[in-house]
Amino acid sequence: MGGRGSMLDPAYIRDHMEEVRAGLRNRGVDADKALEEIAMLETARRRMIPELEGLKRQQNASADEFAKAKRMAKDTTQIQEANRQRAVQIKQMGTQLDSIEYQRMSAVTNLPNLPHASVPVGKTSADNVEVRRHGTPRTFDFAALAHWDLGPALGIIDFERGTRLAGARFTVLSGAGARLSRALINFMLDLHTTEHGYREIEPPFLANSDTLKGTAQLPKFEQDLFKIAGDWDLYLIPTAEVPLTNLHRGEILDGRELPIRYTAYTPCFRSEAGSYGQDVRGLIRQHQFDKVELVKLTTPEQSYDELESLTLNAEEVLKRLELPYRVVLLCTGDMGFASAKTYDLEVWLPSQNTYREISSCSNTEAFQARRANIKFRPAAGGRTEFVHTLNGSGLAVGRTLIAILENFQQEDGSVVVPAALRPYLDGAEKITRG
RNA sequence: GGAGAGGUGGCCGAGCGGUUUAAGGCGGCGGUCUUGAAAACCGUUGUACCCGGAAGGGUACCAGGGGUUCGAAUCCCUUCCUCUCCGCCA
Repeated sequence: MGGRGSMLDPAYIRDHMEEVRAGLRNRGVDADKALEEIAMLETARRRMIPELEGLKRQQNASADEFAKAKRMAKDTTQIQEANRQRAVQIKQMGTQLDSIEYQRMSAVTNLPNLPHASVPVGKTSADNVEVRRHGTPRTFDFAALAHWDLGPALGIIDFERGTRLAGARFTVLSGAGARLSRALINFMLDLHTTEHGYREIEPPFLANSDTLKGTAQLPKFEQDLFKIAGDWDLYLIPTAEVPLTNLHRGEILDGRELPIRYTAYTPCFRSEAGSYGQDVRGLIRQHQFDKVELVKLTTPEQSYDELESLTLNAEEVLKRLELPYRVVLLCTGDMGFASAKTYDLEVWLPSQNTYREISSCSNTEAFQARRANIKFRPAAGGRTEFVHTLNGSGLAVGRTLIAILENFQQEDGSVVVPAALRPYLDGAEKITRG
């Protein structure tokens, strides 16, 4: 399992029923019924297609005959009547086939990706596996503040006015807070574009439903998105992964161009439906947040190497900002819908005395590529194949900002700026109230 | 928002009811010629699905969807997109 690249292809499901069933069970999905239905529909489809195409073939031949007969001024009423009847039959059978195709596709669309063989089997985040740590959490010889106290005290985070403007889970950054956020965005983009080989993109911050389907936010997770009101087929993007991965939707890429690496800064918008009561304080969970995203399109052969390097690219941001973090390999039960394998980066937050997610790096293999129809022509020649798509945060800007505030706070309430960031802040070494 | 013109293969561009299996050109690939290259000439050229061990065969695709017809790239309806002019606008 995993790595074979043809996951959740209906034909693959039919031919590898047990493997697919086991993979989904490991994810905590009981898909027995759905898989049987898919296999049945697949069989019905293959029975019907040759029959329908045979009729179409006859119809085409008959139309030629009609033209010839007409030219020779022969009687055509017989041909005409036969064709008329066949046309009705073709139409009926076509409608039937369309319905089967539709059922088959929607059944497949509702199944999550299969986990890669290297993913630990488990149910919750408790079953995730720590892969490595970097840096040592600092010990404070004073009472360290949480960012939701520190930020307002410095006058750089304003929760009340954010609520006034837009409601709960919206926040205003002000003065050095806004500047710090912008500095982080520039720092991250510069690192990824100049040292890691990513091409910078500025995409639309709204996306249509085809785009959201391409990366599998739709049709299953519409409740997580903000939809534009009125007669618009548009949603606010929940992550730049959506536009970046869909840049090549419907294309056949030249295998020699792979891997393609994109990075983008965008705001991200999430309704956070169903998360009430979680992280209600502070900047951790917002309806709008900034993120620098990394996306790669690769061949199936190289995608797992590229996942490792993408994860390292994201880690490099934390290293340079001198923030302690760890890398966690998510278990089967904790992974996102589209992912075959995910590493989370978790940064140390003193206020919570724990590591908190700041990046999530995933290989979706061909799962999104199949939906978005992104293929490539192998450099060695041969048939086109689906690319593998990868994405990761590099990093979530708001969470990085609060990690800096909390980890670099001083007893007098000021915050030391990590050296790597100072060039982006006119050399400032400290953030103080003012 | 008002008025008009368009969307054809990787690109340009013909075709406006039936020998069009979508002309022709460019590009790409292969070959001839050449010391090598260019030019010239010849050949070739997409995607998906179905049948088949293969060779090969079939069906669909001229922006998307629907309709008229024995037969649609071509006619009709509709949606989307692009362009031009006017209005508005960062």
